[in-house]
Amino acid sequence: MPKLGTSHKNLDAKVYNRLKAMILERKLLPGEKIPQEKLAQDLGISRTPLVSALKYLEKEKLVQSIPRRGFFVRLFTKQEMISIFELREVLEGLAARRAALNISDKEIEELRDFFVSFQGLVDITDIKAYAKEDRRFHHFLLEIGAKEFLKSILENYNIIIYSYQVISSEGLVQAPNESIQDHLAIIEAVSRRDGEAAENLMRNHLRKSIAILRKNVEENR
Amino acid sequence: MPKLGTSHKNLDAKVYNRLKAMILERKLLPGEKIPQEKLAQDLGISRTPLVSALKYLEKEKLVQSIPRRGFFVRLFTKQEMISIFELREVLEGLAARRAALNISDKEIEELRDFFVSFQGLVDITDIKAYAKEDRRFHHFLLEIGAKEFLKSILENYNIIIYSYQVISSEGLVQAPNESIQDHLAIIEAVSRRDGEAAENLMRNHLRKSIAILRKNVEENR
DNA sequence: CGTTCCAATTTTGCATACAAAATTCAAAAT
DNA sequence: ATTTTGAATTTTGTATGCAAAATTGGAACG
Repeated sequence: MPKLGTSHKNLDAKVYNRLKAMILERKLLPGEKIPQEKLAQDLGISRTPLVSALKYLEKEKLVQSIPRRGFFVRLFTKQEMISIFELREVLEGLAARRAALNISDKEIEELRDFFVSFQGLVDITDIKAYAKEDRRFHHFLLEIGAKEFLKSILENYNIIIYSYQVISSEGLVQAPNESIQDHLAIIEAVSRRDGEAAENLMRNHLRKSIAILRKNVEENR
Repeated sequence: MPKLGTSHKNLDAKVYNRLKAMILERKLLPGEKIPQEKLAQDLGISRTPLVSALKYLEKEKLVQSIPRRGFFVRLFTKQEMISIFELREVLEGLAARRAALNISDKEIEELRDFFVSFQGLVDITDIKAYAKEDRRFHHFLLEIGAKEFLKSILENYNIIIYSYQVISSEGLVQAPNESIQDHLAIIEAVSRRDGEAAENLMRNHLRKSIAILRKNVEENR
Protein backbone atom coordinates (compact mmCIF):
# COMPACT_ATOMS: atom_id res chain seq x y z
CA MET A 1 0.00 0.00 0.00
CA PRO A 2 1.45 3.42 -0.95
CA LYS A 3 2.17 5.57 2.08
CA LEU A 4 0.60 8.96 2.61
CA GLY A 5 2.66 10.50 5.38
CA THR A 6 5.64 11.67 3.36
CA SER A 7 4.59 15.04 1.90
CA HIS A 8 3.50 17.70 4.35
CA LYS A 9 0.04 19.18 4.05
CA ASN A 10 -3.49 18.27 4.89
CA LEU A 11 -2.91 14.66 5.67
CA ASP A 12 -6.36 14.07 7.07
CA ALA A 13 -8.04 15.20 3.86
CA LYS A 14 -5.98 12.67 1.92
CA VAL A 15 -6.71 9.94 4.42
CA TYR A 16 -10.39 10.85 4.24
CA ASN A 17 -10.43 10.40 0.47
CA ARG A 18 -8.49 7.19 0.71
CA LEU A 19 -10.82 5.71 3.32
CA LYS A 20 -13.87 6.74 1.33
CA ALA A 21 -12.47 5.02 -1.72
CA MET A 22 -11.65 1.92 0.32
CA ILE A 23 -15.20 1.73 1.61
CA LEU A 24 -16.74 2.25 -1.82
CA GLU A 25 -14.37 -0.33 -3.34
CA ARG A 26 -15.30 -2.69 -0.54
CA LYS A 27 -11.74 -3.00 0.74
CA LEU A 28 -13.33 -2.22 4.06
CA LEU A 29 -16.52 -4.19 4.42
CA PRO A 30 -19.79 -3.04 6.02
CA GLY A 31 -20.00 -4.07 9.64
CA GLU A 32 -16.23 -4.47 9.88
CA LYS A 33 -14.32 -2.77 12.63
CA ILE A 34 -11.63 -0.33 11.53
CA PRO A 35 -8.27 -1.46 12.92
CA GLN A 36 -6.80 1.96 13.72
CA GLU A 37 -3.25 1.00 14.59
CA LYS A 38 -2.85 -1.41 11.70
CA LEU A 39 -4.46 0.87 9.13
CA ALA A 40 -2.37 3.83 10.28
CA GLN A 41 0.77 1.74 9.91
CA ASP A 42 -0.27 0.50 6.48
CA LEU A 43 -0.83 4.10 5.40
CA GLY A 44 2.42 5.17 7.02
CA ILE A 45 0.79 7.72 9.33
CA SER A 46 -0.15 8.04 12.98
CA ARG A 47 -3.59 7.56 14.44
CA THR A 48 -4.19 11.31 14.73
CA PRO A 49 -5.04 12.09 11.09
CA LEU A 50 -6.71 8.71 10.70
CA VAL A 51 -9.14 9.38 13.54
CA SER A 52 -9.66 12.86 12.15
CA ALA A 53 -10.69 11.40 8.81
CA LEU A 54 -12.93 8.87 10.52
CA LYS A 55 -14.78 11.71 12.24
CA TYR A 56 -15.54 13.20 8.85
CA LEU A 57 -16.82 9.89 7.60
CA GLU A 58 -18.95 9.54 10.69
CA LYS A 59 -20.80 12.75 9.83
CA GLU A 60 -21.46 11.30 6.40
CA LYS A 61 -22.79 8.13 7.98
CA LEU A 62 -20.30 6.03 6.05
CA VAL A 63 -18.83 5.00 9.35
CA GLN A 64 -20.30 4.64 12.80
CA SER A 65 -18.47 5.40 16.01
CA ILE A 66 -19.30 3.54 19.18
CA PRO A 67 -17.58 5.27 22.11
CA ARG A 68 -14.78 3.25 23.65
CA ARG A 69 -15.35 0.48 21.12
CA GLY A 70 -14.17 1.99 17.86
CA PHE A 71 -15.27 2.84 14.35
CA PHE A 72 -17.24 0.45 12.17
CA VAL A 73 -18.06 0.60 8.49
CA ARG A 74 -21.74 1.34 8.25
CA LEU A 75 -24.24 -1.04 6.77
CA PHE A 76 -27.25 0.28 4.95
CA THR A 77 -30.55 -1.53 5.02
CA LYS A 78 -32.85 -1.56 2.02
CA GLN A 79 -35.20 0.60 4.04
CA GLU A 80 -32.46 3.17 4.46
CA MET A 81 -31.67 2.99 0.77
CA ILE A 82 -35.27 3.92 0.05
CA SER A 83 -35.11 6.73 2.55
CA ILE A 84 -31.97 8.04 0.83
CA PHE A 85 -33.69 7.87 -2.52
CA GLU A 86 -36.59 9.89 -1.16
CA LEU A 87 -34.13 12.52 -0.07
CA ARG A 88 -32.51 12.43 -3.44
CA GLU A 89 -35.92 12.97 -4.98
CA VAL A 90 -36.47 16.30 -3.23
CA LEU A 91 -32.86 17.45 -3.32
CA GLU A 92 -32.25 16.72 -6.98
CA GLY A 93 -35.68 18.17 -7.66
CA LEU A 94 -34.53 21.40 -6.06
CA ALA A 95 -31.23 21.23 -7.96
CA ALA A 96 -33.11 20.79 -11.25
CA ARG A 97 -35.26 23.80 -10.47
CA ARG A 98 -32.23 25.92 -9.64
CA ALA A 99 -30.41 24.61 -12.69
CA ALA A 100 -33.30 25.67 -14.94
CA LEU A 101 -33.20 29.16 -13.47
CA ASN A 102 -29.41 29.55 -13.57
CA ILE A 103 -28.33 27.75 -16.72
CA SER A 104 -26.38 29.70 -19.34
CA ASP A 105 -26.98 29.55 -23.09
CA LYS A 106 -23.74 27.66 -23.59
CA GLU A 107 -24.70 25.10 -20.95
CA ILE A 108 -28.06 24.58 -22.65
CA GLU A 109 -26.17 23.63 -25.81
CA GLU A 110 -24.11 21.13 -23.84
CA LEU A 111 -27.19 19.76 -22.13
CA ARG A 112 -28.91 19.14 -25.45
CA ASP A 113 -26.05 16.85 -26.47
CA PHE A 114 -26.76 14.38 -23.70
CA PHE A 115 -28.24 11.04 -24.76
CA VAL A 116 -28.10 11.89 -28.50
CA SER A 117 -26.25 8.67 -29.27
CA PHE A 118 -29.09 6.73 -27.64
CA GLN A 119 -31.97 8.52 -29.32
CA GLY A 120 -33.70 6.82 -32.21
CA LEU A 121 -32.48 3.40 -31.13
CA VAL A 122 -35.25 0.82 -31.04
CA ASP A 123 -33.58 -0.82 -28.08
CA ILE A 124 -30.73 0.37 -25.87
CA THR A 125 -28.38 -2.59 -25.49
CA ASP A 126 -25.18 -1.00 -24.24
CA ILE A 127 -26.30 -0.75 -20.64
CA LYS A 128 -22.85 0.19 -19.41
CA ALA A 129 -22.54 3.19 -21.74
CA TYR A 130 -26.06 4.28 -20.88
CA ALA A 131 -25.43 4.03 -17.14
CA LYS A 132 -22.36 6.21 -17.58
CA GLU A 133 -24.31 8.82 -19.52
CA ASP A 134 -27.02 8.69 -16.87
CA ARG A 135 -24.51 9.50 -14.13
CA ARG A 136 -22.92 12.24 -16.26
CA PHE A 137 -26.35 13.77 -16.88
CA HIS A 138 -27.34 13.96 -13.23
CA HIS A 139 -23.91 15.24 -12.34
CA PHE A 140 -24.08 17.96 -14.97
CA LEU A 141 -27.33 19.32 -13.61
CA LEU A 142 -26.01 19.23 -10.05
CA GLU A 143 -22.95 21.20 -11.08
CA ILE A 144 -25.22 23.96 -12.34
CA GLY A 145 -28.02 23.83 -9.79
CA ALA A 146 -26.44 22.59 -6.58
CA LYS A 147 -24.29 25.21 -4.94
CA GLU A 148 -23.16 25.70 -1.38
CA PHE A 149 -25.29 23.76 1.07
CA LEU A 150 -27.21 21.64 -1.35
CA LYS A 151 -24.02 20.53 -3.05
CA SER A 152 -22.37 19.84 0.25
CA ILE A 153 -25.30 17.74 1.42
CA LEU A 154 -25.41 15.73 -1.75
CA GLU A 155 -21.65 15.21 -1.64
CA ASN A 156 -21.35 14.54 2.04
CA TYR A 157 -24.10 12.05 2.21
CA ASN A 158 -23.02 10.24 -0.86
CA ILE A 159 -26.59 10.18 -1.82
CA ILE A 160 -25.71 9.82 -5.48
CA ILE A 161 -22.99 7.25 -5.09
CA TYR A 162 -25.04 5.15 -2.78
CA SER A 163 -28.09 5.42 -4.88
CA TYR A 164 -26.18 4.04 -7.80
CA GLN A 165 -24.65 1.35 -5.68
CA VAL A 166 -27.96 -0.44 -5.48
CA ILE A 167 -27.47 -3.94 -6.66
CA SER A 168 -28.88 -3.68 -10.13
CA SER A 169 -27.21 -3.80 -13.51
CA GLU A 170 -24.51 -1.13 -13.55
CA GLY A 171 -26.24 0.73 -10.75
CA LEU A 172 -29.27 1.47 -12.87
CA VAL A 173 -32.61 0.98 -11.24
CA GLN A 174 -34.81 1.76 -14.20
CA ALA A 175 -34.56 0.24 -17.67
CA PRO A 176 -32.87 2.58 -20.20
CA ASN A 177 -35.71 2.32 -22.71
CA GLU A 178 -38.07 3.84 -20.17
CA SER A 179 -35.87 6.33 -18.38
CA ILE A 180 -34.55 7.99 -21.54
CA GLN A 181 -37.96 9.60 -22.07
CA ASP A 182 -37.74 11.13 -18.60
CA HIS A 183 -34.25 12.39 -19.28
CA LEU A 184 -35.23 14.00 -22.55
CA ALA A 185 -38.22 15.69 -20.92
CA ILE A 186 -36.01 17.09 -18.16
CA ILE A 187 -33.52 18.38 -20.71
CA GLU A 188 -36.35 20.06 -22.55
CA ALA A 189 -37.74 21.72 -19.41
CA VAL A 190 -34.35 22.96 -18.20
CA SER A 191 -33.60 24.30 -21.69
CA ARG A 192 -36.89 26.21 -21.56
CA ARG A 193 -35.71 27.52 -18.17
CA ASP A 194 -38.96 26.24 -16.65
CA GLY A 195 -37.93 25.60 -13.06
CA GLU A 196 -41.30 24.35 -11.92
CA ALA A 197 -41.48 21.74 -14.70
CA ALA A 198 -37.84 20.71 -14.28
CA GLU A 199 -38.39 20.03 -10.60
CA ASN A 200 -41.58 18.08 -11.16
CA LEU A 201 -40.11 16.00 -13.97
CA MET A 202 -36.98 15.20 -11.98
CA ARG A 203 -39.04 14.19 -8.98
CA ASN A 204 -41.29 12.00 -11.07
CA HIS A 205 -38.25 10.42 -12.65
CA LEU A 206 -36.69 9.55 -9.30
CA ARG A 207 -40.03 8.50 -7.88
CA LYS A 208 -40.17 5.69 -10.42
CA SER A 209 -36.86 4.40 -9.11
CA ILE A 210 -38.22 4.49 -5.60
CA ALA A 211 -41.26 2.47 -6.67
CA ILE A 212 -38.99 -0.15 -8.22
CA LEU A 213 -36.84 -0.28 -5.12
CA ARG A 214 -39.90 -0.66 -2.91
CA LYS A 215 -41.06 -3.56 -5.02
CA ASN A 216 -37.61 -5.13 -4.67
CA VAL A 217 -37.82 -4.87 -0.92
CA GLU A 218 -41.24 -6.55 -0.90
CA GLU A 219 -39.99 -9.41 -3.06
CA ASN A 220 -36.81 -10.08 -1.09
CA ARG A 221 -38.78 -10.71 2.04
CA MET B 1 -15.98 29.14 32.60
CA PRO B 2 -16.91 25.65 33.88
CA LYS B 3 -14.37 23.04 32.86
CA LEU B 4 -15.25 19.97 30.83
CA GLY B 5 -12.24 17.73 31.23
CA THR B 6 -13.09 16.35 34.65
CA SER B 7 -15.57 13.50 34.03
CA HIS B 8 -14.40 10.78 31.70
CA LYS B 9 -16.34 9.98 28.57
CA ASN B 10 -16.80 11.39 25.07
CA LEU B 11 -15.15 14.66 25.69
CA ASP B 12 -15.30 15.79 22.07
CA ALA B 13 -19.07 15.43 21.91
CA LYS B 14 -19.40 17.71 24.92
CA VAL B 15 -16.96 20.20 23.45
CA TYR B 16 -18.91 20.06 20.21
CA ASN B 17 -22.14 20.99 21.96
CA ARG B 18 -20.46 23.69 23.94
CA LEU B 19 -18.89 25.27 20.86
CA LYS B 20 -22.15 25.10 18.98
CA ALA B 21 -23.88 26.88 21.83
CA MET B 22 -21.11 29.47 21.97
CA ILE B 23 -21.49 30.20 18.27
CA LEU B 24 -25.27 30.42 18.44
CA GLU B 25 -25.08 32.64 21.53
CA ARG B 26 -22.55 34.79 19.70
CA LYS B 27 -19.83 34.25 22.27
CA LEU B 28 -17.74 33.39 19.25
CA LEU B 29 -18.44 35.88 16.52
CA PRO B 30 -18.68 35.21 12.78
CA GLY B 31 -15.39 35.81 11.03
CA GLU B 32 -13.46 35.44 14.27
CA LYS B 33 -10.54 33.07 14.50
CA ILE B 34 -10.81 30.30 17.06
CA PRO B 35 -7.91 30.56 19.52
CA GLN B 36 -7.22 26.88 20.03
CA GLU B 37 -4.74 27.01 22.87
CA LYS B 38 -6.62 29.63 24.84
CA LEU B 39 -10.03 28.03 24.33
CA ALA B 40 -8.69 24.60 25.28
CA GLN B 41 -7.25 26.06 28.46
CA ASP B 42 -10.47 27.88 29.30
CA LEU B 43 -12.39 24.63 28.86
CA GLY B 44 -9.78 22.74 30.84
CA ILE B 45 -8.94 20.30 28.04
CA SER B 46 -6.20 19.73 25.51
CA ARG B 47 -6.32 20.72 21.87
CA THR B 48 -7.07 17.15 20.74
CA PRO B 49 -10.79 16.98 21.61
CA LEU B 50 -11.19 20.64 20.71
CA VAL B 51 -9.89 20.13 17.19
CA SER B 52 -12.01 17.01 16.96
CA ALA B 53 -15.11 19.04 17.76
CA LEU B 54 -14.09 21.73 15.30
CA LYS B 55 -13.94 19.12 12.55
CA TYR B 56 -17.55 18.23 13.28
CA LEU B 57 -18.56 21.86 13.12
CA GLU B 58 -16.69 22.25 9.86
CA LYS B 59 -18.89 19.59 8.27
CA GLU B 60 -21.92 21.53 9.44
CA LYS B 61 -20.50 24.69 7.92
CA LEU B 62 -20.67 26.46 11.25
CA VAL B 63 -16.93 26.78 11.12
CA GLN B 64 -14.48 27.02 8.28
CA SER B 65 -11.01 25.53 8.31
CA ILE B 66 -8.20 27.10 6.34
CA PRO B 67 -5.22 24.73 6.31
CA ARG B 68 -2.25 25.96 8.29
CA ARG B 69 -4.18 29.07 9.27
CA GLY B 70 -6.81 27.79 11.64
CA PHE B 71 -10.55 27.60 12.21
CA PHE B 72 -12.86 30.56 11.76
CA VAL B 73 -16.49 31.02 12.72
CA ARG B 74 -18.46 31.07 9.53
CA LEU B 75 -20.40 34.04 8.33
CA PHE B 76 -23.64 33.59 6.43
CA THR B 77 -24.72 35.99 3.75
CA LYS B 78 -28.38 36.81 3.15
CA GLN B 79 -28.07 34.94 -0.12
CA GLU B 80 -26.97 31.85 1.78
CA MET B 81 -29.83 32.30 4.22
CA ILE B 82 -32.25 32.19 1.31
CA SER B 83 -30.53 29.14 -0.09
CA ILE B 84 -30.91 27.47 3.31
CA PHE B 85 -34.58 28.33 3.39
CA GLU B 86 -35.03 26.77 -0.03
CA LEU B 87 -33.49 23.61 1.31
CA ARG B 88 -35.73 23.78 4.31
CA GLU B 89 -38.68 24.08 1.95
CA VAL B 90 -38.02 20.75 0.27
CA LEU B 91 -36.74 18.95 3.35
CA GLU B 92 -39.55 19.97 5.66
CA GLY B 93 -41.92 19.28 2.81
CA LEU B 94 -40.63 15.73 2.71
CA ALA B 95 -40.81 15.51 6.49
CA ALA B 96 -44.43 16.67 6.45
CA ARG B 97 -45.30 14.04 3.84
CA ARG B 98 -43.62 11.31 5.87
CA ALA B 99 -45.25 12.59 9.05
CA ALA B 100 -48.70 12.38 7.43
CA LEU B 101 -48.01 8.78 6.43
CA ASN B 102 -46.51 7.70 9.76
CA ILE B 103 -48.45 9.60 12.38
CA SER B 104 -50.25 7.64 15.08
CA ASP B 105 -53.77 8.31 16.31
CA LYS B 106 -52.41 9.60 19.59
CA GLU B 107 -50.06 11.97 17.84
CA ILE B 108 -52.93 13.32 15.74
CA GLU B 109 -54.69 14.26 18.98
CA GLU B 110 -51.58 16.07 20.15
CA LEU B 111 -51.19 17.80 16.82
CA ARG B 112 -54.75 19.12 16.94
CA ASP B 113 -53.92 20.91 20.19
CA PHE B 114 -51.36 23.15 18.56
CA PHE B 115 -52.30 26.81 18.16
CA VAL B 116 -55.67 26.39 19.91
CA SER B 117 -54.92 29.28 22.24
CA PHE B 118 -54.36 31.52 19.22
CA GLN B 119 -57.45 30.53 17.27
CA GLY B 120 -60.43 32.87 17.27
CA LEU B 121 -58.29 35.82 18.24
CA VAL B 122 -58.92 38.86 16.07
CA ASP B 123 -55.29 39.77 16.36
CA ILE B 124 -52.32 37.82 17.69
CA THR B 125 -50.38 40.20 19.90
CA ASP B 126 -48.16 37.91 21.95
CA ILE B 127 -45.54 37.45 19.25
CA LYS B 128 -43.13 35.75 21.61
CA ALA B 129 -45.59 33.06 22.62
CA TYR B 130 -46.61 32.55 19.02
CA ALA B 131 -43.00 32.23 17.84
CA LYS B 132 -42.45 29.59 20.50
CA GLU B 133 -45.53 27.64 19.40
CA ASP B 134 -44.37 27.96 15.80
CA ARG B 135 -41.02 26.34 16.62
CA ARG B 136 -42.72 23.66 18.70
CA PHE B 137 -45.06 22.88 15.80
CA HIS B 138 -42.34 22.44 13.20
CA HIS B 139 -40.29 20.45 15.65
CA PHE B 140 -43.19 18.15 16.42
CA LEU B 141 -43.70 17.26 12.78
CA LEU B 142 -39.97 16.71 12.27
CA GLU B 143 -39.89 14.32 15.21
CA ILE B 144 -42.50 12.19 13.49
CA GLY B 145 -41.49 12.57 9.87
CA ALA B 146 -37.74 13.12 9.88
CA LYS B 147 -35.87 9.94 10.67
CA GLU B 148 -32.34 8.82 9.93
CA PHE B 149 -30.76 10.82 7.15
CA LEU B 150 -33.33 13.55 6.86
CA LYS B 151 -33.15 14.22 10.58
CA SER B 152 -29.40 14.15 10.51
CA ILE B 153 -29.25 16.63 7.65
CA LEU B 154 -31.66 19.00 9.31
CA GLU B 155 -29.75 18.76 12.56
CA ASN B 156 -26.27 18.85 11.14
CA TYR B 157 -26.84 21.80 8.93
CA ASN B 158 -28.64 23.73 11.54
CA ILE B 159 -31.14 24.55 8.95
CA ILE B 160 -33.84 25.08 11.46
CA ILE B 161 -31.83 27.00 13.99
CA TYR B 162 -30.35 29.24 11.36
CA SER B 163 -33.62 29.76 9.66
CA TYR B 164 -35.01 31.05 12.90
CA GLN B 165 -31.99 33.21 13.44
CA VAL B 166 -33.13 35.50 10.67
CA ILE B 167 -33.20 39.03 11.94
CA SER B 168 -36.90 39.55 12.38
CA SER B 169 -39.04 39.74 15.46
CA GLU B 170 -38.40 36.62 17.53
CA GLY B 171 -37.09 34.80 14.46
CA LEU B 172 -40.46 34.91 12.77
CA VAL B 173 -40.45 35.83 9.12
CA GLN B 174 -44.18 35.88 8.52
CA ALA B 175 -46.79 37.71 10.54
CA PRO B 176 -48.72 35.41 12.91
CA ASN B 177 -52.12 36.50 11.64
CA GLU B 178 -51.23 35.17 8.21
CA SER B 179 -49.16 32.10 9.02
CA ILE B 180 -51.67 30.62 11.46
CA GLN B 181 -53.94 29.76 8.54
CA ASP B 182 -51.09 27.81 6.92
CA HIS B 183 -50.39 26.00 10.15
CA LEU B 184 -54.00 24.99 10.63
CA ALA B 185 -54.22 23.73 7.06
CA ILE B 186 -51.09 21.61 7.55
CA ILE B 187 -52.47 20.19 10.77
CA GLU B 188 -55.65 19.29 8.96
CA ALA B 189 -53.82 17.57 6.08
CA VAL B 190 -51.51 15.59 8.35
CA SER B 191 -54.47 14.54 10.47
CA ARG B 192 -56.16 13.28 7.29
CA ARG B 193 -52.92 11.39 6.61
CA ASP B 194 -52.79 13.07 3.21
CA GLY B 195 -49.06 13.09 2.50
CA GLU B 196 -49.33 14.82 -0.83
CA ALA B 197 -51.35 17.70 0.60
CA ALA B 198 -49.18 17.97 3.70
CA GLU B 199 -46.06 18.32 1.60
CA ASN B 200 -47.60 20.90 -0.72
CA LEU B 201 -49.00 22.96 2.12
CA MET B 202 -45.73 22.92 4.02
CA ARG B 203 -43.81 23.94 0.94
CA ASN B 204 -46.22 26.76 0.19
CA HIS B 205 -45.97 27.90 3.78
CA LEU B 206 -42.18 28.07 3.68
CA ARG B 207 -42.19 29.56 0.21
CA LYS B 208 -43.95 32.62 1.59
CA SER B 209 -41.09 33.11 4.04
CA ILE B 210 -38.62 32.86 1.20
CA ALA B 211 -40.48 35.52 -0.73
CA ILE B 212 -40.38 37.83 2.27
CA LEU B 213 -36.67 37.19 2.76
CA ARG B 214 -35.99 37.87 -0.92
CA LYS B 215 -37.80 41.17 -0.63
CA ASN B 216 -35.68 42.00 2.42
CA VAL B 217 -32.52 41.34 0.48
CA GLU B 218 -33.66 43.61 -2.34
CA GLU B 219 -34.47 46.42 0.08
CA ASN B 220 -31.23 46.24 2.03
CA ARG B 221 -29.17 46.83 -1.06
C1' DC C 1 5.33 58.79 7.29
C1' DG C 2 4.70 54.48 4.79
C1' DT C 3 6.98 49.96 2.97
C1' DT C 4 9.79 46.05 3.15
C1' DC C 5 12.25 42.82 5.42
C1' DC C 6 13.49 39.47 8.79
C1' DA C 7 14.17 37.55 13.45
C1' DA C 8 11.38 36.33 17.49
C1' DT C 9 7.12 34.35 18.76
C1' DT C 10 2.98 31.88 18.20
C1' DT C 11 0.19 28.43 16.11
C1' DT C 12 -0.68 24.43 13.45
C1' DG C 13 -0.45 19.52 12.06
C1' DC C 14 1.10 15.45 13.21
C1' DA C 15 3.54 11.91 16.14
C1' DT C 16 4.13 9.91 20.38
C1' DA C 17 2.99 8.75 25.19
C1' DC C 18 0.08 6.83 28.53
C1' DA C 19 -3.89 5.83 31.69
C1' DA C 20 -8.32 3.75 31.50
C1' DA C 21 -11.48 0.82 29.16
C1' DA C 22 -12.39 -3.11 26.31
C1' DT C 23 -11.14 -7.54 24.54
C1' DT C 24 -9.04 -11.97 24.61
C1' DC C 25 -8.21 -16.38 26.15
C1' DA C 26 -7.05 -19.95 29.07
C1' DA C 27 -7.86 -21.89 33.52
C1' DA C 28 -11.43 -22.84 36.94
C1' DA C 29 -16.07 -23.79 38.05
C1' DT C 30 -20.51 -25.65 37.04
C1' DA D 1 -19.24 -29.67 27.45
C1' DT D 2 -20.54 -25.09 28.63
C1' DT D 3 -20.16 -21.00 31.41
C1' DT D 4 -17.57 -17.96 34.41
C1' DT D 5 -13.62 -15.59 35.90
C1' DG D 6 -9.78 -12.77 35.74
C1' DA D 7 -5.07 -11.76 34.38
C1' DA D 8 -2.61 -10.49 30.13
C1' DT D 9 -3.05 -7.95 25.98
C1' DT D 10 -4.90 -4.70 22.89
C1' DT D 11 -7.30 -0.54 21.83
C1' DT D 12 -9.27 3.84 22.81
C1' DG D 13 -9.41 8.71 24.35
C1' DT D 14 -6.79 12.35 25.60
C1' DA D 15 -2.53 14.89 26.73
C1' DT D 16 1.93 16.24 25.51
C1' DG D 17 5.89 17.10 22.50
C1' DC D 18 7.94 19.00 18.51
C1' DA D 19 9.14 20.47 13.67
C1' DA D 20 7.41 23.36 10.13
C1' DA D 21 4.49 27.11 8.82
C1' DA D 22 2.29 31.44 9.84
C1' DT D 23 2.12 35.70 12.30
C1' DT D 24 4.01 39.61 14.57
C1' DG D 25 6.54 43.61 15.52
C1' DG D 26 9.97 46.55 14.98
C1' DA D 27 14.25 47.93 12.57
C1' DA D 28 15.98 49.37 8.14
C1' DC D 29 14.94 51.63 4.06
C1' DG D 30 12.56 54.59 0.80
